[in-house]
Amino acid sequence: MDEQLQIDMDEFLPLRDVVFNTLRRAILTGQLKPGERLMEVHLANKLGVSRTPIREAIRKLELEGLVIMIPRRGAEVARITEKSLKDVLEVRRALDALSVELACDRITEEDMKRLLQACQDFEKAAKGKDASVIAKADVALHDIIVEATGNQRLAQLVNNLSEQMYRYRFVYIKEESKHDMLVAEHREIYESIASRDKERAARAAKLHIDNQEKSIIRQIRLENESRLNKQP
Amino acid sequence: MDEQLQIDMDEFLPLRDVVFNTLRRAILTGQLKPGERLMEVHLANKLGVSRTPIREAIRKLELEGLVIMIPRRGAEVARITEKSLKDVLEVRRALDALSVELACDRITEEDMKRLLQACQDFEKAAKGKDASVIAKADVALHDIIVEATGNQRLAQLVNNLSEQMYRYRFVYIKEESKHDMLVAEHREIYESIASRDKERAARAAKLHIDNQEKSIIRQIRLENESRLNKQP
DNA sequence: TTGGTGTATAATGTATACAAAAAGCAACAG
DNA sequence: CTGTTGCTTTTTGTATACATTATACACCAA
Repeated sequence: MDEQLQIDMDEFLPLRDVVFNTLRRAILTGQLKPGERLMEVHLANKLGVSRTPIREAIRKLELEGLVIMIPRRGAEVARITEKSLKDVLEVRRALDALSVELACDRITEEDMKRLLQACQDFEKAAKGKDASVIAKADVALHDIIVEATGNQRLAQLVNNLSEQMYRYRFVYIKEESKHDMLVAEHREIYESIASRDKERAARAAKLHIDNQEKSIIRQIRLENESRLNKQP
Repeated sequence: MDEQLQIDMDEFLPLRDVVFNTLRRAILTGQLKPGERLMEVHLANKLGVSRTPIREAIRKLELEGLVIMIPRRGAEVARITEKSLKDVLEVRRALDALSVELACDRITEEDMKRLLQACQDFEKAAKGKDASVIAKADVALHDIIVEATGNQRLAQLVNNLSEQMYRYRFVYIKEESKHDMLVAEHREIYESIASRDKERAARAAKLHIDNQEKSIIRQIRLENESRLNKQP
């Protein structure tokens, strides 16, 4: 944890929630690395609060699976294995398919227009080089779809699962050779929702995940290899 | 909260986890009713611990969606609406289908035997009248399937979603006229996994959920009506 | 009677104090 | 030189104290 954890005082929330969001973002962006210990007094000093809000935030991170508790030793950032990521993606594949299927049934004309706009925004972003702009456009597009399902629980779960892979988002976004493919995949999803073709939409959503999975798994293997080479 | 919350000291866990399990069970069994406030000092006295473990347990229940937090007012047991239950079931439908599909691919011969046994146990239980025995047999059967997927994340999510409906489990189990149908549905699921027929298994799992949904929604409407009649 | 205001009370939000256990380290014995 | 024992330090687990805010109830005025 070299960089400073910066607390976001903008929001007017109980400290535990501020701490929760802060730690969560730090973990998801890789600022707090897998295996790193979360020591309460240390974090408390760093964030300028007492141990109580820190502990309550850790309890929530624990249930989310972002940290694991070792009894009488404290919390550490959950290690991501290839298996755990495959598990997450397997579930996401099903839920993303469900999302587009439901969207076919329930999306409003208004949201359909927003989806088209988001698609075009993504194409524009993909032509540029700024990965974070592309990532934002990607999130915006997918958000419209899950919200169009009208199922809040589904939206919450999909968002949560997506965030588990936040650290690897840039992996497939940075492969510029794949940009055309991403654009095409999004367009296919849009087209199939527009034509209310559930089966085609589900196929497209699954393919989209499968391709991301390939990029991410490749990246993880690379990281593991270099890690193994460093400490044999 | 008329009955006594009884703490389970069997397990050797941090108090927060003991409290978490205790409160969780109380909510899921309906001992703590929707809308009921969870007051920290009260619970602390009741369970003979301080407020700290109570608060940490509530943070986890909050993330699970079993309680909702009202700022500066505290926690209350989440109210279940027809919409929220439909949302949960919609997701479960997809995840249960995924579970049986994965089970088709991955279940071992050993687990297949256990599944057959669980099926037979359920049939035996269904002949009796003890709802809690039937419920246990039902859970055991489904547990074997989700564990056979080898996907821990999926297992965790399915369990969590199932528990959201724990309070209504007895609704469809108590309808004795439906017992034969439940047995037949389980058998169909077993058969399709045995023949590794993913499509058929998915259909069977979805039908199983759909039928439960009907019973539960009917029950909720009944409860709502009687509630509305009482306080007009 | 009704509406509003003020105070008292009770609950949460946060901080801190204390206890117990684990980890690291040093010293000593073999 | 190595292994073990015991002490010290650090960290978690739990309890409690203090601050702040919301709620309820009573009282007063219109």
